[in-house]
Amino acid sequence: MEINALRMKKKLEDYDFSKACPIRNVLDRFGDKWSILVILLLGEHKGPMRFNELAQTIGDISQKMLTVTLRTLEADGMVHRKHYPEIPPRVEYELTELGKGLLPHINGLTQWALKNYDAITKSRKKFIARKQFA
Amino acid sequence: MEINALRMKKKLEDYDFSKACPIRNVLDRFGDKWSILVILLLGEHKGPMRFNELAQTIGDISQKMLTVTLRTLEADGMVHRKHYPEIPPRVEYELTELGKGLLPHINGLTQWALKNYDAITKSRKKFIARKQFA
DNA sequence: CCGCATCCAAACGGATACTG
DNA sequence: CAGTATCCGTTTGGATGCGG
Repeated sequence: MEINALRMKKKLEDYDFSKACPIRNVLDRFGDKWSILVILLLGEHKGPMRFNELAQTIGDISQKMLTVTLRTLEADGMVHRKHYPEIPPRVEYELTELGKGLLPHINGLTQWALKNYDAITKSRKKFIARKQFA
Repeated sequence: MEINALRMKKKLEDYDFSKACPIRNVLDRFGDKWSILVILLLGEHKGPMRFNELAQTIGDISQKMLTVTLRTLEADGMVHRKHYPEIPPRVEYELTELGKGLLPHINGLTQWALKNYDAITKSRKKFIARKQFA
């Protein structure tokens, strides 16, 4: 476990922050399965949310992936993590100003997604149908 | 190869179009490494672009991934593929109306990414620095 | 309650060779 | 030129068990 922590650390240190193009570098963060959804939920919710509250709202996310996602968002400065050293422990998450600034853009995307969902679904089905002949 | 085609076909047919939430279903498409970039390039470019034109503009995409990305975007109805059966062959791609509608939202995201790139980079470095003590 | 460590399967994506 | 087929390493993410 000591070894693994060191490996993780090394991996982060090796990361070349200067090399990648800014757009790709930032947008790649939304490539993962959950980041956008978490930001969206934290954005809708009044006040901070607890770990399990997030987990239950999302429903089908594993504990591991929620932890990973929140850590990454925290590292990027999008989410603030407040840890209360009580027993049992309590941890609350909320968007930072940076995170809130992203919200309208994500909402724009999701609105578009909702509006065009049918068109996309139909297009996918048609595409498959055409492939049946090939 | 016959087998592989059948497997591919089966995979698509098995896909449950009704189950997933519309937002997740659509946004998952942007999870891959290249889709957003391709849409962005097709959006900026005047008129259609050829396969190799796209490949060279992106630079570090493999032939395989460009093909896969374009096929997926075509299936979703975001990109139109025009094939000229000449020798040598020529294939042109351009955004459909659906794809064009997405453009402003993606641009919003990338503008935000550019504007906040420094802040995010700094946050990441700070986060790593804090972890050194742990 | 929250989260880390480990193991493992599946998906992603690159390199290469081949085709019309 | 614009692909397709195949092999293979890397990454992702789920399941489980443990720990403060």
